[in-house]
Amino acid sequence: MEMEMGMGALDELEVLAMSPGGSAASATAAAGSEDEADLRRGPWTVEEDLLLVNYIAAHGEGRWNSLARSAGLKRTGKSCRLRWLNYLRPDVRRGNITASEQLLILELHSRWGNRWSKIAQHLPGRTDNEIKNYWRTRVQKHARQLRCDVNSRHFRHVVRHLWIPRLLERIQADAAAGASGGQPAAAPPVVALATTTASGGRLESAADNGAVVTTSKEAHAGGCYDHGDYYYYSYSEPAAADAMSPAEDTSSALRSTVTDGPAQQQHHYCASAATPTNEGCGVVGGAAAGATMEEEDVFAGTWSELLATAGCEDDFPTPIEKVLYATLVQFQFCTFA
DNA sequence: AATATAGGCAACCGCCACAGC
DNA sequence: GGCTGTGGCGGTTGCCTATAT
Repeated sequence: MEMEMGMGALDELEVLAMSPGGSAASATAAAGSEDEADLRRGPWTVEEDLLLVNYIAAHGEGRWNSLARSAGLKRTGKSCRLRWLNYLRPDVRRGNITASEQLLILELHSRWGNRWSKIAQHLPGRTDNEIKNYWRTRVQKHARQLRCDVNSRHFRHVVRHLWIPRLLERIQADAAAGASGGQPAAAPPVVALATTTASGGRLESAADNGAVVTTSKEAHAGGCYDHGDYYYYSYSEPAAADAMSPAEDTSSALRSTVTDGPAQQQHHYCASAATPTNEGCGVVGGAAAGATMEEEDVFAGTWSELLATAGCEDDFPTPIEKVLYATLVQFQFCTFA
């Protein structure tokens, strides 16, 4: 809000007056009743924001229709409520969704589905609209890139074995940066992730804001990258310019590799993008584990439940998954009622 | 430099539940 | 019990901007 307020009310009003949306709205409204003709739609102006904020500061919120009239706003009560809740409320957090928040969203969505408002209750300052937009623009984008549904086993597999580990790396990095005098990690609070072999995790693409997908040449080749202490995750993805043929696409396997640093213990999964029903073909924990992904039900329950019950093999849960579980437990402790 | 395309996000819409009359 | 107003929620739309061609 503060930023919006500072960007020049007159300029914005001028822009609005010139905007097609504004003129279209007024033209449309002119055909309706007199009341409807008075109602404004489209983007809010700084003046309107000020009217709403000042009125709520003086009289409180609620009874939105009468509030809109009393405040002198030519808006519906619904519109006022939405503007207040999603934008003007003082405790609304703006800016990028942090890795911690992404992790929490993934977990809570696996638990509750599209219950955005319920999920938002556990992300202080975040609105249901913001979380919904995040899910639709980021999460579903990756699902589309993988050519699968967000609710499919395939995608859940990717989330568990690619996305969540990367988020954990990022959380670690943020925590480390905070501990070393950098900016402290933003709320919600994050447990210090000290017990992991993934210390100093490095992302393959630093510019990739928490995204699962990497499209580097290395990633395109797929497979395992062993760079000392670092973890690398990737899956092969046809670059947009490649214009792969269907035959080539068939060989476009989804791969992820986790290399446990010095121990050189590999957890290598692959799932064919072209065969959605063949959910996994990897070996878990090397030959000794002997448990294939088909045997493991990773597709029911929440992520935390899955990880909590995955400890039947010697190396399950993997160190990084243990950290995930600890993080989720910590989140629940901090933010769950 | 101009145009096309994709992504992000604010806002709107339709539906539902609930309370008060 | 029916009607109306209100609030809440999830889905969708459309605009603006960034990026690609």
